[in-house]
Amino acid sequence: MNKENDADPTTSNFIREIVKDGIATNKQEGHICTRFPPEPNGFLHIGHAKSICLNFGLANEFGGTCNLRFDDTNPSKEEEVYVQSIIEDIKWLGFSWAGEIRYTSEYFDQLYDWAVCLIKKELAYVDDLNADEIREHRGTPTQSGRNSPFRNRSVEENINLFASMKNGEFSDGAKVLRAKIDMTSGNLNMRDPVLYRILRAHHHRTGDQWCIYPMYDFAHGQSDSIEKITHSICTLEFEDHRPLYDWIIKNLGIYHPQQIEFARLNLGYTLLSKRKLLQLVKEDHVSGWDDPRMPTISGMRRRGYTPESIRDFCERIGVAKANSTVEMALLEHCVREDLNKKAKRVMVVLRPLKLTITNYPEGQIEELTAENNPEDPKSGTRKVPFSRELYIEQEDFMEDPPKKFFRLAPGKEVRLKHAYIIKCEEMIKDRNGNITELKCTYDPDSKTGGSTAGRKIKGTLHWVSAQHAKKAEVRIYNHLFINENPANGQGDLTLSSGLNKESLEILQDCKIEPSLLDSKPGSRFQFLRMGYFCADLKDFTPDSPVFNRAVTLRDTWAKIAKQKK
RNA sequence: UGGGGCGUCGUCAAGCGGUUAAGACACAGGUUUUUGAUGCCUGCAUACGGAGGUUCGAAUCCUCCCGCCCCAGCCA
Repeated sequence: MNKENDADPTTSNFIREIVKDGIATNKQEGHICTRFPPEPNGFLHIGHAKSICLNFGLANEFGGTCNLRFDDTNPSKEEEVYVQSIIEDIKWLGFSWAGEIRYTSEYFDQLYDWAVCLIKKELAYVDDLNADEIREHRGTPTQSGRNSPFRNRSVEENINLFASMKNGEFSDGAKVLRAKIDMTSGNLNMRDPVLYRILRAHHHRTGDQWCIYPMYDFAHGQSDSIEKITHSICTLEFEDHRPLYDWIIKNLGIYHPQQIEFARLNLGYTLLSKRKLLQLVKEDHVSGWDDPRMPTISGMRRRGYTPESIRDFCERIGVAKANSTVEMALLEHCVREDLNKKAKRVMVVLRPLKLTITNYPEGQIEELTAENNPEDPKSGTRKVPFSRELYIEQEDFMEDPPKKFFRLAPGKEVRLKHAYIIKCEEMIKDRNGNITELKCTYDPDSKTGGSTAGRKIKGTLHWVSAQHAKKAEVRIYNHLFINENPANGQGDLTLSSGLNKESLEILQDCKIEPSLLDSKPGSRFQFLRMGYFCADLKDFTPDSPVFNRAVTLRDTWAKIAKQKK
């Protein structure tokens, strides 16, 4: 259709259109207010990031506001630590909310009054049926339900009973408050849904003040209404709840926000369900919610992903109503694209192989100039020590190389990055036939600026001077699950069996440039030719440096080599 | 068999009765390169789940069919 401003990198989505239309028709006096309403029962993951970017992004885009509200109506699952982690993650992603943080629990008094209001309108009643009986009375999708025998209690009796529930006169589960709607509705949510339950659990904010708690359906819409939310954006599974959301708001006669549903994110090779992520943590399949293999915001942060790359990803995946699974490759692309522009290049040998340049003077040390980032001229250069004995990557040498192997092999030449062209003259093996050392010669004129510097050599290797190298631990991360769609396979029982046993490889004897000891935890680098890495936020110290691999570089050679096999 | 949704390239996803059916990722080829990285160039849906219909004209409207997802918590 009409080509929009070419400068606009964002593609249209249906929610943005709804918001635009609303503003164009002055529906909410031109103002937009969204909210991000997590339940504090776990850490945020990349799926939440999609929702965060949507809600905060829309508000920013249209000059509106976005609230942060903790949906804390079920004290049995919620904890303060989760509240803190969620706050940290949203901030880290780069968003800020309007005013104070909201809590649904702050509205408990108002919610109680509204429940009484429904009772007075004969639209709610106290039911003595227990959970099993209520389920039985509910019917099935194809069979309508039956009215509870307690459905026609008087207003006065209901008010008294509800007050008694609140006052702790009944045991947990003994009674509930239900909406009086329609037990024959095709929508199960409209068959007299439970509004309040009795629950004696310590609430992380209200303590033991309450022993009855509102259900999600009796709290969310009103909370939106109180906060004058214009667009209440949630995921598809709440579509069935919208008639109830609207029913409650309408019968209370209060401000009516618009609920809009979109498809939640699915990501290849991982799971995005708080329940299952909690299981991974509890069963020690990972080190915690912030394990770098976890699809959590905190895991990705620790892995070395940037907030910019996550926001970019969320913009690129779009927003729609079709269930879909986004390829991990897209997320990795976003990370690489961002880090390519920002990450300082350094040389680190992950799996060292000793290399001696036999014609290089013993004891001589050169400080070679290395660019910090070819993508960013302003990043400058640094000095890298070069000497007679070096380490190179084991995989950069082959005794019997295949065609098009542009690396080191007997008699072959290669360029050492920022340094000289060398030729492999001899290899030394131990008793078992393992290669332990390479003896090479170098071309003294081939250094940058030298007379033979322009010689075309196919391969360029990274290296570290042996006497200057420091030791580091590097953690190599791979997909947490073997299958691209782990959710496809059954339930909890197979959760652990679907785990990728090679999702973590720890390399203890990596050789790093000395300058890397000054790294700040969380700082990110490109280890030349190896990938993007991040100084671990928890475990990195100058005495025992630890780096995490965020993502590999694209590796055309690995593809070719794989095809040859 | 009830209610609510969804089906456009390998994966996401624009498209809103007239477009050569965007774009991105992935993939393939070429090129630059002291990172087999990056960059740059090229290719990649005669076709929109299927069948009918309306129309001068349909991915867009209508009908029927097929497939997939969600709902029977005193979870959110």
